[in-house]
Order: sequence, then structure tokens, then C-alpha cells
Amino acid sequence: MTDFRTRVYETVTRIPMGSVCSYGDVAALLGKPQAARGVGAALSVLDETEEVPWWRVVNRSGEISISHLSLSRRLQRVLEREGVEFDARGRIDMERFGWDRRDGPSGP
DNA sequence: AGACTGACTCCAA
DNA sequence: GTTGGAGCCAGTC
Repeated sequence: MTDFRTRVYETVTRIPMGSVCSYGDVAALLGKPQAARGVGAALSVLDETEEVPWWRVVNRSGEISISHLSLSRRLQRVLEREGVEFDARGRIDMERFGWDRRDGPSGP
């Protein structure tokens, strides 16, 4: 197990239920803002039986960035059950559900 | 060690 | 809003 992967898992495990985070954000939290693809590689070796909630990591556009269609749909269902909302195009409002959001959704 | 792959992002048309 | 191309990085063979 590489140290990088270990740190990715520790960070992803901190994402609270009902929130999501982008690959780039996880990379930035590790001090490597350019390692977004590396984060994807680290999470790609996991599966749904793992303890790490890797399904809470989506791309910068708020879309599930997995090519396997049936799996991405399953992940969307899981996220919706956790309270994350998707629009008609299968996209998440990162301003509302992004873990790194600075202000709450019910702003002034 | 070297080359390929892809669950990423950014930027310019 | 899309599309194409170019960097970046870790995993795998």
C-alpha cells in the first residue's frame, strides 16, 4: 500500500454523508492540487465492499465520473439515499453538496 | 526502467 | 454550453 493511497483513503473517509467532493479537491487537501488523476487511480482499486466511501468523490462538474453506466447509476442511487440531489442531467449542485463549500445552502 | 492507461482539470476556440 | 488538446499523477504490465 503506497503512502499516497493511504492518505487519499483517510481524506475520503472524512467526507460526511450527504456531501460530495471532487478528485481535485481531495488532491489539494493532500497538498498535491495537480494529482486529481492520481486520486482517481487510488480510488479505482476499491469496490463497494470497502470501508472508504469513494462514491462521494465526483468530478469538478458534479458528475459521477465513471464510464461503466450500470455502476454509475448504482452510485447515484446510493448518493441520493444519503441525501445528495441530482438534476435531470445527473449532475450535482456542488455549491450545495460540495464538502468544500464555504457557505451553507441557506445563505442570506 | 519505460510505456500505456484512465474514476481529472484547465484553457482556448 | 461544447469540444479538442495538453499537462499531471498513480497504477499496472
